[in-house]
Amino acid sequence: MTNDIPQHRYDARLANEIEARWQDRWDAERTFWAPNPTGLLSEGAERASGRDPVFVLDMFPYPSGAGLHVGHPLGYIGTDVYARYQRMNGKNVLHAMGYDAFGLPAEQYAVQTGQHPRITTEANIATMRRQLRALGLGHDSRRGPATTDPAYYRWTQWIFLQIFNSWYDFEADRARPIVELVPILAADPEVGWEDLDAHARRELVDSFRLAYLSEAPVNWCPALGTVLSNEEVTADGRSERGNFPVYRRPLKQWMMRITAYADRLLADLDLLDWTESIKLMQRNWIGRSTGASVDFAVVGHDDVISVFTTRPDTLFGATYMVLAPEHPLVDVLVPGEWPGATLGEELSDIPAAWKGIFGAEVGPAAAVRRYREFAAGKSDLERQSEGKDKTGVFTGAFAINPVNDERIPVFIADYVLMGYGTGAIMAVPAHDQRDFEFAREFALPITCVIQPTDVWMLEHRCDLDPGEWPEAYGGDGVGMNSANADVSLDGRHVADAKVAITDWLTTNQLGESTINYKLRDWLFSRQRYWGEPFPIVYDEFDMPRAVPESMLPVELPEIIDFEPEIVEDSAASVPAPPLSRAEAWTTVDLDLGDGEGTKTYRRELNTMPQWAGSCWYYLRYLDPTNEDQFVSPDAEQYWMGDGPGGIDLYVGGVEHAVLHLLYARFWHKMLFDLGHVSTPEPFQRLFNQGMIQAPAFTDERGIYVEATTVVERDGAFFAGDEPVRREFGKIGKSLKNMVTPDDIFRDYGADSLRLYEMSMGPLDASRPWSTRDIVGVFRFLQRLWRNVIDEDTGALCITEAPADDETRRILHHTIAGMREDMPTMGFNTAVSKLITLNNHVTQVSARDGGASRDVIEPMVLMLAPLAPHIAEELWSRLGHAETITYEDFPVADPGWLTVDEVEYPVQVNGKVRGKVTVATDADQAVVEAAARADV
RNA sequence: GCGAGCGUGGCGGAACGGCAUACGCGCCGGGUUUAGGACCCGGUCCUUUCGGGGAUGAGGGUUCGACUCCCUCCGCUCGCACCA
Repeated sequence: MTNDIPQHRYDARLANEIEARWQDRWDAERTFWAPNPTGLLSEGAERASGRDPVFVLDMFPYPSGAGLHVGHPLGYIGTDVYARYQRMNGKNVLHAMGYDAFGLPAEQYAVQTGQHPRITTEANIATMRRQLRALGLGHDSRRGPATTDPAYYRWTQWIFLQIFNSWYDFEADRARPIVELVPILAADPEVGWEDLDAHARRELVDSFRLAYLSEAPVNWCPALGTVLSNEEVTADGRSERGNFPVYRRPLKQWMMRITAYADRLLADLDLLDWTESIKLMQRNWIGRSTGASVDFAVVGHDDVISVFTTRPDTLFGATYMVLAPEHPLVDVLVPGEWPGATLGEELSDIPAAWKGIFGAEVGPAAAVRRYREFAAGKSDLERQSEGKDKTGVFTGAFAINPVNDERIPVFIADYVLMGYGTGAIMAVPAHDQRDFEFAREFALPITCVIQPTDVWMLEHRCDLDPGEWPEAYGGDGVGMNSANADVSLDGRHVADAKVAITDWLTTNQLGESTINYKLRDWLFSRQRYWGEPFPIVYDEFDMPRAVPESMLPVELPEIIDFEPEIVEDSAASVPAPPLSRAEAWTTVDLDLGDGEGTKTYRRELNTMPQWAGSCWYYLRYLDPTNEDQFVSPDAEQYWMGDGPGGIDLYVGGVEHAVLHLLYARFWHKMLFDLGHVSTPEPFQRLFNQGMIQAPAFTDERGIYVEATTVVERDGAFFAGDEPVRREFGKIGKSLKNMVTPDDIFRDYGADSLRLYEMSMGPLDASRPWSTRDIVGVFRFLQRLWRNVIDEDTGALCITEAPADDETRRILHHTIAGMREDMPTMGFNTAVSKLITLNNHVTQVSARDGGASRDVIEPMVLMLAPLAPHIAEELWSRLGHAETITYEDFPVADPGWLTVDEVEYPVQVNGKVRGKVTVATDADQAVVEAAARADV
């Protein structure tokens, strides 16, 4: 059988054999253990001295039961290539992988099977570890905690207690321990500390904590049986997970005071090497805007309506006010009857439309109630289709515009949101498009107070009468109709007028300059089983008390039924945490060490959201086995303590642009304020890898058919004989287009998969998966193998003679190019450069009967970060005993980068008209000749 | 609606303002082979009277020279979306 595949060809079988062998050897030799300077993980520290620390981090995965598909490891391979490259440049590289293992899917699976989530979670982690190991990822296996490990969440709870026991000192602009607050409160005469009893004092102190209980309206999702953070609710009021209705209702829940950090979270983005688009998403989410608060007195009431506006300069043009339907003042303001004839002349007849959309024959209380029901009951679909159509109802109340004492009606309308600003606005229809539309709908007066530009009036074919305008004028201009006895904005430009009116408001105690944020405090509790228990108990006054650090972790109790209480789908339903079923656990006898001795306390039954564990996992990687501290200062400073952000490279999906990345920055800053970490930011350089999409196929009914059954014939696609339509989408079970790494390992080996994923395009771009294309990089590895190893005998087939000059030139250009591409994650072009070099070497080898060791060895070294197994194997067969991992990456010799001869394209009027080849040292002569030439 | 990004062969994609289409897939031809290809060699943007000419979404501009910089438009993707 001489025609069989040669015995020593690099095929899938050989690749698999090589890969398994080297993975075992890396484990046995602890190749990727990164030594800490001191402590439990300091083995090998002397070897690492003189090596700079580099911390490379992936966004750690949720251990799903489905295992990996080929889209998952894209970023992991990228970081591994980068990490291996850094090792070959003399760095001490920390690269590890943990698991974000709390969360809904494990819990739901447990519900279905009756198996404890811990069992399924551990099984899933084992599967993922196997798959990641098979990719040849060089992780330090000691440093991969799961957030569900009690030894891990003990410290999550510890960090929670740090937050609970802190307050924000706005003067110092940082968090401080709560014990430092008491003397400050006691010294403040306005507080009246001496007059407060112990209970009142504790209530006051609790109100300052960075983690606090609040009964504010929260996002309640009955279908999921839990409350959700703002970040987990979509714009149309549904749950991000499952797309179920979400209701705003007041519930007593844990909050984190992230708003205290809004400015720093915003400002410190400037310190980071992140893409502008991600920074922008965070800026938009924080939503800082400057303006003024203005207080409007209400006719016949002591209450004032406080509003936030970015346009205080238009205050004279405020002709009505609007409260959000849920605004607490509404109930107070609504009179028993419509004001009717008691109104001023121009308002003596209330237009029927003001009394609500359900007919005029009801009083204001009923009209308001009906409108509130209408607004609350709007489905997302209705909201979408209504678009910007303005609805609302008159409350029957009037406010006084403080600048001109005009009486203006107060409406409620759902275009004003309770969640932003004060939940109330002054409406300036002439200069705000939404107010303009509402005023038109309800026949409200429109007063122009900023003179539009001539161009604008020309374009809109109108003059200064806003009654004729097609839309509001929102641009710059000078003030008009804006003067009272005290202050005049007439003739002043917008910016100038803002300052003038804000000063006037401040002087008269009617308002002040204000900064407002879209960012809300972070709702931090969930009604779930599979999450971190809070280290909190409640005393006989129902007040929260911290569980002492010495009693951590507060472990999850065993229960049989994990199912969240799925309650009736309505806003009125109440959440019921699953932990309430652990009856023996819900109360506990404790001595909190506060001198009160052992008492019975009631436990907090909510659990933390999944984000909690991911807020600080990178810190635990640094010192995962430390039982005394969440991380030792030595380890923290060694790996993180350089630059404003500690982590040298953080790679993950763009879907975490706000949620995880904002929460983690927030926690890191608190830990920084409290002296537990040494950098103000965690992630110095952020890189978002793209998403791999795969073809999916639908039949005529639009149903997905298993992608593996589809064949291509003449450019069309068929499942059996039935024609199907191709689209590209997220890889997974739902589109029936799953491609697993295991399939690719079997057919090509891990090195080919790595190389393919790195070569298919820029790492930050999304691109379609194409299994067919893998053969390209596979052939490259085969050719490269063949340039070193005789396929028939398995012997080395290189020569010891020096390489020719042209080969050297190409080699050194390749080295220089690789050294540009690797640090910038330009792996696709790095691979193409290696292929180009190898193609040349293949030709030379055929011509000369073997390629020179001079070029083969650097080529294998350059391949090592990308395809480490085959590189190790060839390196070893080339006669090296040690792993290639810590060999030096080749350095280009500048002497070979300059060329002796250069081909000049000769252009005439920008068109290439010919080429000439001249000696490089004639360069100057060419330039001079060109200068002399009369073109 | 607002904001950001992107448009290059049949496909994935290369290209400091200086030879457009590197590298790979696919396809075509040839070799080796009983055969097969995950082997080897060569070819593969359009057009051509074989001298050339034309192509980077469309149109304009800057420049000796534009895929690259500027303007307008078209298309796609992503984010936010009544944020006062």
